[in-house]
Amino acid sequence: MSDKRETPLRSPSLEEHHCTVGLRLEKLGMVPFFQDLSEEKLRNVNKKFTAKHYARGETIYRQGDSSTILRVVVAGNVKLVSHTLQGESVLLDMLQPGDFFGNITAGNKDSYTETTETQTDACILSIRLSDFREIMNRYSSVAVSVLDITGERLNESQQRIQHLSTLPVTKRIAHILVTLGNKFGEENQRGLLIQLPLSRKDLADMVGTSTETASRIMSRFQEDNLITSGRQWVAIKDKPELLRISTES
Amino acid sequence: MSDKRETPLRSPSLEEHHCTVGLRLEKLGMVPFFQDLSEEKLRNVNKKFTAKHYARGETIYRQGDSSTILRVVVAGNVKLVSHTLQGESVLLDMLQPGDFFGNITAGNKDSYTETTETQTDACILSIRLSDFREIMNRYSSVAVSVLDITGERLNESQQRIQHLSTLPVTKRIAHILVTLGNKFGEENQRGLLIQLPLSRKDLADMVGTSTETASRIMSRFQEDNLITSGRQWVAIKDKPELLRISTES
DNA sequence: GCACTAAATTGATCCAGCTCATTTTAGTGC
DNA sequence: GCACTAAAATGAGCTGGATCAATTTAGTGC
Repeated sequence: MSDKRETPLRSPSLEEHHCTVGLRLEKLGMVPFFQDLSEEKLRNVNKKFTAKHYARGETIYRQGDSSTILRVVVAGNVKLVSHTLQGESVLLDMLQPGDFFGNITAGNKDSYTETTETQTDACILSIRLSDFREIMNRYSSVAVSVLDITGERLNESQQRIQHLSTLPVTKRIAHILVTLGNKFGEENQRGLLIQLPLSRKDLADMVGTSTETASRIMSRFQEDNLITSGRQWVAIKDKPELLRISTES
Repeated sequence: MSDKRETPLRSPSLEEHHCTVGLRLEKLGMVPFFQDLSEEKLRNVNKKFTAKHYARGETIYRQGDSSTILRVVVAGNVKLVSHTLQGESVLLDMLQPGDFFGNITAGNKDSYTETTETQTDACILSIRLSDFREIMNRYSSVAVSVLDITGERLNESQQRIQHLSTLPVTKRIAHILVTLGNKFGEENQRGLLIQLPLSRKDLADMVGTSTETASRIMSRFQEDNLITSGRQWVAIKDKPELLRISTES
């Protein structure tokens, strides 16, 4: 198994047997909304979860499926995509270990509003939504934490609405690159490498443009020495300048 | 005080002295997240709130102001607007009695991300954010309710992102009209009247287009007998058709 | 009923970004 | 090193909607 890989991205492979109970308790403690629970309570909560391994590119659930399960990423990356009737796709979010997804909201909505797909091999924990809601009702610290995360996501969404409504594509792309750099970036000889398979199409679906336009803009950024990139990977060479571009008037 | 008003909208005027403690307890019970509290607990919670009357068009707080207060609409309508550096505005939400606004999220963000302005005369309750968070920590039912509302808002935002990314302006406007009709509509001889001062600019800021384009599209809808409208008001005459327009492929 | 004003409408022009079509290239497996 | 493939880049033409400018009108106060 000599490594002839050219991508600067870390191998996405993850041994299936590593996605297991042992890992679970440890990781659950890391999940922000369980941080305030005692060891004992945590062990109790842990019993409700099951772990499952997914290969890269697998679909975890589809838009419209009945939403009775809440999930947490333990390892790998997951992307949330919403599909329109016309077959276009909008990339809603890109998740990291520690992030939850599914529908926390009980009530009316009983089906998922997005499709989720693994972007790398991944290990995912599942819990029945009803069980999770019971936990939130029992431990208000959990409910408040989940609320804080949800509120944060709402703020991000609103910022994105603002960008879609008012900024030209170049600035939107510059901005998303900076954001991804902050969230997934790893310093490296090539610059700040975004540790995540990231195609031009992904980028386009994140900022609401066409693949071609995203590609043209990325070419320009490359010419201007702001980034380096290859197939499905991007490294940022000049974050301050990208930030400036995204915010200049 | 003979009524020479021509608008079909109900008078927005609200007597200042009606915005008071008496009203408060009654209304607080109506706020969804306090519904599960007992009469006694509710009375306790009520003490933390203060009421204030605002005239139409007043600014309650501005984007950037320190966000230590959480507010609830008791009467009237409030709009949340986010302003860009270039002076464009994005209308994030239009609130009704029972809706809360401000930052529930504690943590990092300590300033408001939007400006809020009354769209009619309004009566607003305020509570210190720290007090409210204490309530959520004490009563998990409150935290869970607030979470459900926030999750619902997140879903709406994501749908809006999808629309901005994939739909042409005509469909976006048709959709927002239906949504506003459902939320603020009142059946009436003119059709389903949206009970809310609503200008072409408001509409444009909601769907991310220019006032002129919004006006042109509204003219077309009027020609096609889908709506009737005047200054700052809109009545829907054919909701099914608007819905069809917004979803057709 | 009349005058006033901000909202709404309408026209004309222009361009950012989309679409469609083709070529090039990075990365992998052999 | 070579062949293969899906991703990326690039070109050309077109259009939805923005912008700028001017006119009309709904609603109010008197």
